[in-house]
Amino acid sequence: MTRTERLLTLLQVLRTYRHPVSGQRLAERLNISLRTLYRDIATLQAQGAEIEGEAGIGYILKPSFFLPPLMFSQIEIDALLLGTRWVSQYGDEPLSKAATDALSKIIEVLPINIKNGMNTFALRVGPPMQESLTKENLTILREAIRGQKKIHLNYQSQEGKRSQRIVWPFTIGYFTDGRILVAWCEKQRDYRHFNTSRIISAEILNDRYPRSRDNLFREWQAAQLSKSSRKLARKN
Amino acid sequence: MTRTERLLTLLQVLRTYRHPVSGQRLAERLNISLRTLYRDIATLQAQGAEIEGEAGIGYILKPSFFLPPLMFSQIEIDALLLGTRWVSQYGDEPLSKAATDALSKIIEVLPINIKNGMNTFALRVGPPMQESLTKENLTILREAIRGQKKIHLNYQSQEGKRSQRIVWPFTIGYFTDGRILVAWCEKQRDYRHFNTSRIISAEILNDRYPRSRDNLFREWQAAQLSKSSRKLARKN
DNA sequence: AATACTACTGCCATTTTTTGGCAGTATAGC
DNA sequence: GCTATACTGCCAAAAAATGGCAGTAGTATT
Repeated sequence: MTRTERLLTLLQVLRTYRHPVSGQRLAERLNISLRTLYRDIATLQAQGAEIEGEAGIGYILKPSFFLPPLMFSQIEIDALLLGTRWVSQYGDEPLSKAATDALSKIIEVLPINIKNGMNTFALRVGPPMQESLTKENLTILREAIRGQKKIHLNYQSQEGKRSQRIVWPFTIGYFTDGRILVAWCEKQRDYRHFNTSRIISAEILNDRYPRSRDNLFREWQAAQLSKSSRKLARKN
Repeated sequence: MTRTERLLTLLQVLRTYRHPVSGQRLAERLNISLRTLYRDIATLQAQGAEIEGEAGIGYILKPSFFLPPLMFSQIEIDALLLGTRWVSQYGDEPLSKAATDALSKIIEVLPINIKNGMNTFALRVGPPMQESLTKENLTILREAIRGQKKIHLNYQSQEGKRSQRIVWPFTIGYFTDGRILVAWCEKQRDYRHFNTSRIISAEILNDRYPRSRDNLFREWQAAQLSKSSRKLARKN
């Protein structure tokens, strides 16, 4: 294994630990000496990896991702850039900022002749959409989804009726003119879509919901599909 | 310079050549022996770089991009993925395919715990938009833009009037419900927007247009800005 | 057909980089 | 104070990378 390859492996290994892990253990898993491991860690940190090491504790990696070298064709780069620009225009604030950051990271390393191929753009039409919540709220939803936590939702329906419920959020849908939170509703015992602009408040509960997010997502998707096929059947 | 660094440099150098370049020259530019250069080329090819070497000719790199290792935070990855999904839904066919390809390249290398954070999606609302042209046509436009070539445009206006003109294309705008080609029109001596669904045919001419694409882009952008500020002024 | 130029490979001695071990310092938690 | 751990400097040993050379083969030019 080349040193370069091993460095990427080290990150992968680090990522599998949720709690601090000692350099000794890491060195054993990689079949290298402790001395070499310390050197490797230093190299990764120099390259921008957010590895935290504390004497007496061990190492822990901040949740971030080290994208290994990848080949993209010109048009694939175009697609990545256009997509990221779209998110920076239409995403909620924290996501939009993240898109801008990612974009500048990529553009920074683009050679000039590829940069010249950047011939697409996504423009916002009309005013930015309004969130009823403070700008942090979609972040709350994202956090809940990531941690598979239940949330207590205070919601106002399209007809203006207010309701309180506990739901299991698992995905957010982005559209040009709005965003929806998709979740399993404990009250209705079914999947429900919530327009994020009508969410009055959301509070993360300590309870993890009992099913996996992926699982819910797939079941919901399947249900959507069968719904639209029933619609088609009625039409014919 | 580490070997790893040098490999990236080699790609950068290769990219600066439009015509085949001999290994000898490359070796000189990198201050390495010819023997080592051959080894480096082999390594890059093994990693997926599309470098073509022919005896008696030299090396030429297919227009593609080698993204060096980059750190992204969780939310930045979310933004990249959501954007790419959006393009795969709303882009024209070749671009959409490129987005899908780029997406799978990225997902392939994502570690499981980051993959789990993929909690966003972009859904198409309504049927895919229609291109009047064959699916290759946006590719033609992209090619022309990339090469800064004039094109002969056969266009039908919103009111149904047909026209023929020579334009200097420099960017394509993507919207949820349509795409526009932005170009300088030789006939009108001004910038014009063309809805791609009403382009009847487009033909790349051999003439390069005399100004740089970036230049046109910036001038057009500035004009757009002053236009919208005039609009605002009239409103007030 | 001859020539020049080039890609590409195998071999091997030399050079450079990487590695592992050891000794030592510093800090956190108990 | 004790233990576990991060982290550094030094150096010899091991491994990887390098450069030179000789040779094969393909392409373009004359």
